[in-house]
Amino acid sequence: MMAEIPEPIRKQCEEKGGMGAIVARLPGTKTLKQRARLFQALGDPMRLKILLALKEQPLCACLIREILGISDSKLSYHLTVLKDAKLIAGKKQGQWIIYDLTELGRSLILHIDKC
Amino acid sequence: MMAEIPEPIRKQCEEKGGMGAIVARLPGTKTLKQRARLFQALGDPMRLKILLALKEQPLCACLIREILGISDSKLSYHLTVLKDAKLIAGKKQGQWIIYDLTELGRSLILHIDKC
DNA sequence: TCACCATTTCAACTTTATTTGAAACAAAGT
DNA sequence: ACTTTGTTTCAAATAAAGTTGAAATGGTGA
Repeated sequence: MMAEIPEPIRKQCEEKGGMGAIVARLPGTKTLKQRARLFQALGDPMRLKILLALKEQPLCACLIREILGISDSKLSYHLTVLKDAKLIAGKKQGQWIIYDLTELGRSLILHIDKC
Repeated sequence: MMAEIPEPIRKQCEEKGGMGAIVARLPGTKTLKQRARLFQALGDPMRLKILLALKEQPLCACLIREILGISDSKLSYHLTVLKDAKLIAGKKQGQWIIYDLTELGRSLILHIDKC
């Protein structure tokens, strides 16, 4: 019978304190879920397009809708996802709500352009 | 009757060549979909955990399964998503397939830790 | 008060992603 | 040939995300 795992991997693993130590270094469930949620928010073409448009300048919902060419309710849904992920924030100005990238949103969207 | 969009936004928009110019600067559907798919692949706690584990060292599927405590077929599914997104790659070594981050995977996973 | 405007909410629906367990594969050893 | 081992594939089931159009909200001005 052979060893259950390849020798070089096992060795490298032990140098790092064993598998237990590697597992211990990984973030907990809560952190992982939180980060996954952030990437999930980025994982939609329309939402990326919204973020890229906002990179150019702050925009009211009505203009974003024009740019994307989608329905009000659809836009609202995607804006909510982005708001919940704290990638954008809106503030009321007169009769409109002007959306803009948050710090987080801006720093992520700048990285994206590099890929 | 009032203007359809807020004045300061309209003005800023025109300085950039108008809405048409902003729209023209946005990536096409294909690019957006492609990038969205990448983030979607990152948008799952288990897959993030796999990537973080691989950041420590290359691992065979069996060890990743141990670390995550999930079934073979479930692991295989998530590995496929990550492979398709070109975040990881596996190569056969003896009777095992050893997975490791790709360049893309590594550079993204390093950014993640900064957020 | 009434109508209007920009935006959000809702419930029903469609689509896509994830999970499950069983079966299939391919390589290696007996 | 027969098993075992590590991994993948499949189809069926479940769950989650996204879409739709109609109705609701909340603010503004007539």
